[in-house]
Amino acid sequence: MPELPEVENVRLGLMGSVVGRTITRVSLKRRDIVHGQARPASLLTGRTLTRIDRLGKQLALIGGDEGGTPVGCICVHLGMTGSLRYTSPSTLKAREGGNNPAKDPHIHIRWHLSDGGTLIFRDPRRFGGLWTFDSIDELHKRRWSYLGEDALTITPAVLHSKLDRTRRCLKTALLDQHVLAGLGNIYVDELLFTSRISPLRQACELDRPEIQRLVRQMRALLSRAIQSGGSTLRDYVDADGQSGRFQNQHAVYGRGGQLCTRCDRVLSRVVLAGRSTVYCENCQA
DNA sequence: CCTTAATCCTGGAAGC
DNA sequence: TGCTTCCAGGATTAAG
Repeated sequence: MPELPEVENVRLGLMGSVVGRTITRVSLKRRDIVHGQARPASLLTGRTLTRIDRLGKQLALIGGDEGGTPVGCICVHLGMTGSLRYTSPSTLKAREGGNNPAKDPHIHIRWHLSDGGTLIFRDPRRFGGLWTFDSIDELHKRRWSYLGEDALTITPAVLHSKLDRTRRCLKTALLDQHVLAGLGNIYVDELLFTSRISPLRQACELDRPEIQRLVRQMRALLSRAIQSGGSTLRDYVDADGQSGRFQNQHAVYGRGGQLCTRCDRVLSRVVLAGRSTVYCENCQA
């Protein structure tokens, strides 16, 4: 499930492959994945992709006119199984006649680009979607302003002020994108393990040193995960179709019942906010 | 206002 | 082998 590190890798890939290209034609297969206007122009037909932004787990494809002025914007949320993939003209040509993924029922939209390549949004489980806006300002005003600060750049002071006013347990609060944007089930469990704090702690009772540790570890963890291409559990691939490698470095996620890498005791598994949660009772207090 | 629970959806794994 | 059941989970919405 794409969380911040995976989405950042998709962004980096798109920066190298689709930015600077102009969208010549859009083929929308499933109308209901688009929220807001779904006209060809709203889906950036005729626009040049000038920038790809990210806040938490969400991306923004920003279109510009011939002068480069930003004039349209599509917010993409990958949900659990969504992917954005660029295919080069040479790869498209090589596929001709062979087993073509053009019939893939999970590809919901395909953008045709000026270089002859394509960008597709594929999402089998359809928890993801597209939100169209007239401008990046509109996206910020109507959607991104409701999110907390990005997990890579949030400061201890801001995180403290957010955690301070909720009585929920720490894990549940950290999963809330209104508190901070970018963490999902994998990285919250990994973060709490490296920070040596229990997921069951009440969010508002964390002290200043603990918050500082949390933020320091969060930046380090997310940076390492980005460097490793993110985590692939089943579906995740980046814009070039490559899987991540960080799943091999998970210390707790998906390891309930196995031994703690730090103290060799059995890792506990509980369910919090309906999410499977793995932690070490000995190492995390 | 705060918190929790139900809902959406498909495919892979486990059980019989 | 083939069927059923369960599970994974982010964000939105409704309900408590």
